[in-house]
Amino acid sequence: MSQHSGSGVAAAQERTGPKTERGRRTLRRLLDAAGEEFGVRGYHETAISHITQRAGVGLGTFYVYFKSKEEVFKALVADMGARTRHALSESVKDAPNRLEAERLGIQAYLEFVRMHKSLYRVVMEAQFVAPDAYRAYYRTFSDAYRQQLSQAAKRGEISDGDAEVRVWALMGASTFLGLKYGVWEDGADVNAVSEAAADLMINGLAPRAKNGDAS
Amino acid sequence: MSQHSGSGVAAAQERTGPKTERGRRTLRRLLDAAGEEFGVRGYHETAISHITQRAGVGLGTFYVYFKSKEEVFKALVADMGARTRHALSESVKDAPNRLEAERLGIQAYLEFVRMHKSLYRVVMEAQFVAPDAYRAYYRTFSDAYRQQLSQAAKRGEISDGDAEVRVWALMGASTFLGLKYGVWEDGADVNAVSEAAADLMINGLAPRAKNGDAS
DNA sequence: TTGAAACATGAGTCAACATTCAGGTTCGGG
DNA sequence: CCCGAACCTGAATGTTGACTCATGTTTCAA
Repeated sequence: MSQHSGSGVAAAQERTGPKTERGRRTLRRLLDAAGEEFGVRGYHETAISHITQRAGVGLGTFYVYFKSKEEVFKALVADMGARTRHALSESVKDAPNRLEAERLGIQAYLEFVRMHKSLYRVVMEAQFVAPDAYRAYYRTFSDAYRQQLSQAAKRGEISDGDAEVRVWALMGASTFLGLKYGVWEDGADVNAVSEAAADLMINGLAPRAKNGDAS
Repeated sequence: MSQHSGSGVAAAQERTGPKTERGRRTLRRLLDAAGEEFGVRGYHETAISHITQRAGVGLGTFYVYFKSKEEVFKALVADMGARTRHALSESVKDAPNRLEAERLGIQAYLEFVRMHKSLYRVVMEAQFVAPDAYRAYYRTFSDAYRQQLSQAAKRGEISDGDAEVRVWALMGASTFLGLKYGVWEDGADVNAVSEAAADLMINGLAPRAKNGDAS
């Protein structure tokens, strides 16, 4: 893969990134500004001039760093993907088993979304603005996830089942919960939501075997 | 709800729909053409002239039936919502219990998506083009769904749990599966996918109790 | 100190629509 | 046959905004 200077963003400029410190600072400002603007106004409502104004640079400067409007957008999607994967693998890294990992993962995901609302929107809009970037985002994600599930099944930590289908169902569930409770209702109790969600993912809807048992 | 003439689409024209047969035919042509165009090129890439050309009418005619580009789009989203709800309630109407209803529902949903790829895309893009219509779509949907789950829980057909969270998780799962296997991989075996998905939703990831278990 | 590479700038170009409008055409009841 | 309502039309208007470019300014190594 490409080197990711600073925070993992692939720069533009044909081949090489900025050479000087000033250049790197300007690139970062543009990227941050673009993320903000795209995040709140959406791709089509965002003008390059909005981005450069927010970044505090001249309009022409944008094209010193990016070939086109679409290019920044793609860079942002890729960046978000890397960050999300990083946050999740961190949160899950010392889970004792897969079921616990699921529980931790969904919770970390909701928190992450809430902390990055605008970039989250960018990813979702990519489906229409940059379909390739969107599919790449989920492909990368699902490849790793599927791997995890398959191995867990082999270890007997989860039941057998089509890992691919499960991965997409689980990603979909998380995505919608992120939208509803992370973006739309950002006052909701993330803990309670992720508990309920994890319970569904782990135990399903089926009634528990009746027993005198309980916690 | 509002009267839905013909196929459930809310017409434009300030207050009343077309008065003559010719008018109704033209409206329907425009609606169909718009659905097609928006579905394959997306909202922003679709020009009104594309729609009118596909419909075989003059450019100005569009504005006889719709106040704006956004208005057709919203009409389409609403129409798709009504159709989806109808298809699902049909498919589920004589399920013996909720778990079976879930199984049938997910399958019917995948089939429906595959039969209406373009309108499906319209709904998803509504998130950015007409957020209100999008939220309305899912609110209507989730209200009914939540109701179903709550009652089923009361009847003991499913376990207890936060119905709202479950509904959003389940809608998310279905949506993503629809995207992956209904739109992207339209050659996939819908039956196998929906079986695997239903199994996950019903039984979760947890390993099944060993046979001859205690209970 | 100096020259050239790197970086910055914003007025101007240009194509792409959404929407309007003034003037037809068709239809149906009287 | 006649008239008004309903319907149809596409050229013209006006706006918007991505992208270019000719001309600076800054940086830094030699």
